[in-house]
Order: sequence, then C-alpha cells, then structure tokens
Amino acid sequence: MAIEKSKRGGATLAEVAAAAGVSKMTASRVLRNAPGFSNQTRDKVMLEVQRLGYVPNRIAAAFGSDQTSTLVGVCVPRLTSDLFGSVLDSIDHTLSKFGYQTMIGTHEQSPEVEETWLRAILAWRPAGVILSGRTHTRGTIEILRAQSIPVVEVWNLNTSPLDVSVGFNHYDCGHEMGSFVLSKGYENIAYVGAETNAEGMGKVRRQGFEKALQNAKREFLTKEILTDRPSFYAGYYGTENVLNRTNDVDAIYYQDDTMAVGGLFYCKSKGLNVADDIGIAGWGGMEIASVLPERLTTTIVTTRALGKAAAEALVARVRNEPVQDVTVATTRLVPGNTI
Amino acid sequence: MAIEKSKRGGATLAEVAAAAGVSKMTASRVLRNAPGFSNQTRDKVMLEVQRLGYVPNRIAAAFGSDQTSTLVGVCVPRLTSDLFGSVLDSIDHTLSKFGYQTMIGTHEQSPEVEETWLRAILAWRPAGVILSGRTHTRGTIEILRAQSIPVVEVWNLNTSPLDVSVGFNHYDCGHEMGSFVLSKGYENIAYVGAETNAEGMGKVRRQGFEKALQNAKREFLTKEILTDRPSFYAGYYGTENVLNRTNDVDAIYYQDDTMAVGGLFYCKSKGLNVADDIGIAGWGGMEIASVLPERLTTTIVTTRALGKAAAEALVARVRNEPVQDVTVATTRLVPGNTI
DNA sequence: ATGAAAGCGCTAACAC
DNA sequence: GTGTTAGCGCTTTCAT
Repeated sequence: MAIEKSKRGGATLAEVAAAAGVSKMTASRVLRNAPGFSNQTRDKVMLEVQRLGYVPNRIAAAFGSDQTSTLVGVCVPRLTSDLFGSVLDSIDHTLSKFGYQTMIGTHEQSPEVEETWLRAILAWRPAGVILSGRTHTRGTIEILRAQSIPVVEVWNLNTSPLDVSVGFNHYDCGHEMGSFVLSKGYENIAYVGAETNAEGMGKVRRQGFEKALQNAKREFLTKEILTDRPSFYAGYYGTENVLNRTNDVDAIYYQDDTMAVGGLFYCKSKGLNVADDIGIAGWGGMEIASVLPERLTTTIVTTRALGKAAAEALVARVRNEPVQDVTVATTRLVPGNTI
Repeated sequence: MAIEKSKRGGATLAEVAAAAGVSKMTASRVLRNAPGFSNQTRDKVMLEVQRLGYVPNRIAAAFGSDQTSTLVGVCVPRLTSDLFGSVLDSIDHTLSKFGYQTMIGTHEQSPEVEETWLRAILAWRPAGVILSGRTHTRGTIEILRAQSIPVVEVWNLNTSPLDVSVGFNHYDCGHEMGSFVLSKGYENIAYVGAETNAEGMGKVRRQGFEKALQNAKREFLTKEILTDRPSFYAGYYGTENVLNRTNDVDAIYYQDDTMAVGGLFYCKSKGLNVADDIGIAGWGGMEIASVLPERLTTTIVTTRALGKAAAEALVARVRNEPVQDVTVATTRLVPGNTI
C-alpha cells in the first residue's frame, strides 16, 4: 500500500520522516528546532520538507501537546474606526512578532455579542484573549474564570480587572478637558456623542467632564447623544440639533475627533466663528486634524503604544512572566485654537 | 482514580457523557445536533453541559474529523484604513454568521509579508483564505495550489484569479475619472499618491486614468508618489510638492479621498479656488466628504457589499457550491463641485 | 437510539 | 543523537 496522503494536499510529518529516513520524532525536533539532531539529519529533513511542500499541522500539534494554541482572540467594538483600527493593527503586529495568530471579533458595544464571540473563540483553546468591552456579561466572566485563560482588557482602564488591564484613563481625559474648557471662560457647554444604548468609554469621558463642571457648580447645558456610531456626519448633525435647540451654547465637547470635526464644519457652514462664537473640543488626536486650518483642541492618545502594551502583557501572562495588573497608556490634552 | 481533568479548566466530552450516563458518541451527537438521540437524552446531556461549563474543543474536533477547521484567514494591506476596515468588518460579520472564525493579517503591500503570514495561517488548516494582495509571490501561489484550499482574492479584480476573485475594477475607475476630468476642460493634470514601492491598486487606477489621458494625446503633467501611506497629511504634503514644482497644474487626481481631502485643504490654505483654480478628484467615497463644504468629486465604492460578497463566495467554495470565478463590485463616479 | 473501537498528526516522556 | 510508546479529545465507522 502506498503512503496514504491526508485528505487535503499536505504531506504529514510521518511522510517527511519516512522520506528522510528518520523517525517522526527526529523530524519533529528538526522542525521545532528542539535540541537533539545532527546537522546532517537537519539537512536531510529540511530537504524533504522543501521537496514535499510540507506545512506543519498546528491543529494536531496544539491538540497533541499542551492543549493550548498560539491563537489569540481579540474583540474590538468595530473595525471601522481609525482609533480601534490602529490599536488592533498594533496588537496584531506585536502578537505575530511573538508567533501568535490573531482571531478577531467585533461587539459593537454589546456585552451579549462579546459573550457569543467569546464562546466560539474559546473552543479554539486560544493562548489568551484581549477584550475591549466596557462591561462584560456574567456569562463572560464565569466562562473566563472557568477556563482560567489569560485575559487583557484593553482601551478602558479597569482598576479591578478580570486579569490584566491596559487602557486610557477616560475619566481623567474628560475631567481634564472640562477644567480646561472652563478655564478658557466658556460657561454654557454642550455635549455631543453617539451610541445611545451603549456609549462605551465616551460615556466615561463625559462623566469626567461633568465632574469638572460640577466642581464649578455647573452642568452641561444640553446633551445630544445620537443613536448612531460616532462619525463625521454624526457630529455635524448632532451639532445642528444642539444649535437649533438653544442659542446659548458657547462650547461643545464631542465624543471624539471625528464628531468634533463634523461639528466644526457645521459651525463654519453657519458662519459661526469657531472659538469666539463657539468652542470645540474633541478626543483622540485623529489624523484629519493635521490638515485642518484650525488646530483642534483635543486629547491625543497613544493607540499604537496601547496595542503594543496590551499584546505584550498578554504574551507575558501566557508565559507566566510577571505582569502589571493595570497599565495606563498616555494621553495628553493638546490645546488648539478651537477652544 | 478520579476523573482526570484536562490541564486547563474545561471539562471534556467524556466527562459530560459520563455525568449524563451516556456514551461519548451520544453526547457528541447532541452537541452537534446530529441525528440519533432522544429528547430525554438531549436534556440529560445539556444539563451536564451547563453544570460543568463544558466548552467544546474545536481543535480536537478539527483534528479528529475532516482535518479542516472553521477558521478563515484574511489578509488586508492594513487595518488603519476606513476602506479596508469596512471590508474586513463586513467579511468578519458574514463569516461569523456562517459559523467561521476570522484570523487576520496585514501585508502592507508586501507580497513577501503576505507569504510569511500565509504559511503561519495554513498550519491551522483554515477552511479557506481571503487575500487582498495585488501580486503574490511564487511561493504563495505554489503553497496555495499544493494545499488546494479555497482562496478568494478581494479588492482588486483579477481576471485570471488563483481561485475566485471579488473586487472593484480599479482600472475602469481611473479611466472613467480621467475621461470625466478631461470632459470638464481640465488639461494639465497631476497625480498624487503614496506607497512608492508598492502602490497596490492605486497604481492601477492611475494607469486607467493615464489611458484616458493618452486617448486625448495627453499625459500627467507630473506625478507625486510619496513613500508614505495614503493619509490626509500625505495628500496635503504631496499637493504642496506638486504646486511648488509647477504653476501649470489645473487639476489633481488623488490615490484616494483621504489624500484628496488633504490636498483640498492645502489648496484652500493657499487661497486657491477649488474647481476654478484647481480641480480635485479622489476615490473611495469616504465619510469625511459628507461634512465638507465642497462636494468632493470621487468614485463611491461599495466596501461592505464587497466584503459580504467575498465572504459568501468563500463559504460557497468551502461547501462546494457553484461560485462565479470573478465578481465585480459596484463603483460609481459621483461628480461633485471640486472638478 | 445508542455504543465500542479506531484513528486523526503531532509531541512528551522515556528508552537506547 | 535517535527511536519507541502512548495519548491528547474528538468524530467516523460499524455494530447492536
């Protein structure tokens, strides 16, 4: 009987070993660069690997050995966001540098969707998972504990994390911006955001801002939170709503820079003088700001550093190396000329 | 001897079966909803599944059965792009709807990086892969053929695809825009793009545009292709370079809308009258355009439809259902008032 | 409707 | 430096 090829294309380790005239174990050692083979053996094996186009079967490897894979699950709110995209990109680069593969998912700010995703992912016995949900379902928490799998919570700063947290201090961002806007003499401030049912961390920034207002015995004059995702147009439209509702507003704090830029254009389209007639502040330090005639007052956040730190923390946890429970990624309020 | 728990957390099928007082096979049938069990049996099994917090082990399942997983590898140029992000988001939603998990990678327009990624991914015996590289290395092509795995090439339209291709006709987009710009009386047209060493499909659009120029016995007055990624600032800076180099330019075709918007702001900052002094055309139909005072002349592309079509084509291929070799996703030139 | 046995491709543990 | 044995958790095949 000829050597039976496995169903789909690839040769198996056994075939490579047979062709090279060594045992499976020896071939395995060569391929994993584990100690215990001569140069001559290596050459023989590698020759056959080349010749047969052998592709290792990690499913079998993960199954046969330690029961965990080099897969890492990463779930972000959505993929269509400069900020999350940048974090994910950075996570993926870092993970792949360490030899892990990234499995993605999106939760659109729904803890239930996150849980559904998680259950599917855990079936792959990932080395760890990176979550970005602000809150998790009870089911998520239980299943994570039961599997005792490394978890990094990213984006938000969680002072009592499931496992490890790497994030921005959104509350402080909001609070700092609130104080700044007040210090510039603005008094009648509105908020424009999106994602009514699950605002994610925008809500926390708003709360930080509100705290600053409270400290000055003030509050938001009005809040406009659209049932939409943050976007340029959502900012434009939200601003229109706010300004139609009241003439008293002299500044607006936006959920993020896309919305702030949208608002900026609305104001300009109405002939308003930005900063003088109406102050505008955003969050995120997005790239669009680099080409605007105005320098947008915003909070710059280090998304790539955040992603890298999160991935590195996960790898460290997987390897049982010491990891800080909570890591704060840098944010910096950058005054422009829109406030 | 007590039942030995597997290393990490989870109960095994055997444990669930034992607890429910049935065989592994019966429990397996219940969990996969395969025919051959009574309602009573199902209830017993599901009760234990709940009680033990059983998470199926897909690694073992994939290994034990057909040697392919429900994993799908998707490699895009980068994650920090509205357009690619939207395609990926749509792919992931569609795949997960069909029960597949998405493994991602980025190639940054390098075929070698794509190949490296592919080798790592194929080791997981994915059900299929979705690639977006314009060109592939010889190694990529060989390994894909050898594994005889379903492949969908997305983004670019490939008339002789490895397997299945779903994409935009970038050449036609460029050609159509070229004809349009000429029809508006512009004569001295420049091109501003990015990613010198590997332009991706921007290059094809440029060639389509060039063809339209050639048909009118013309050519680009000058081309500025930055070593950078396309971005707002790259467009701003590229435009500055072009206009510093020559005064004769009366229109610029940009690699995409981000660059076009960057260019637009540069022109405005110099007091140029857009459309009259200088025409501007982009590609992509990006969201920012919705809030600009100018309506950007651009080509709208259906990224979500593209992603959905690509994922559906992959699933069909995996299931051995008939699939069109080549599918063209919709693009539409939308005249604004910047040309 | 249910179960028993075999085996998927690899690696850990232990010989030699 | 190399080979042998056993087994990971599941599904397939074949009985019953």
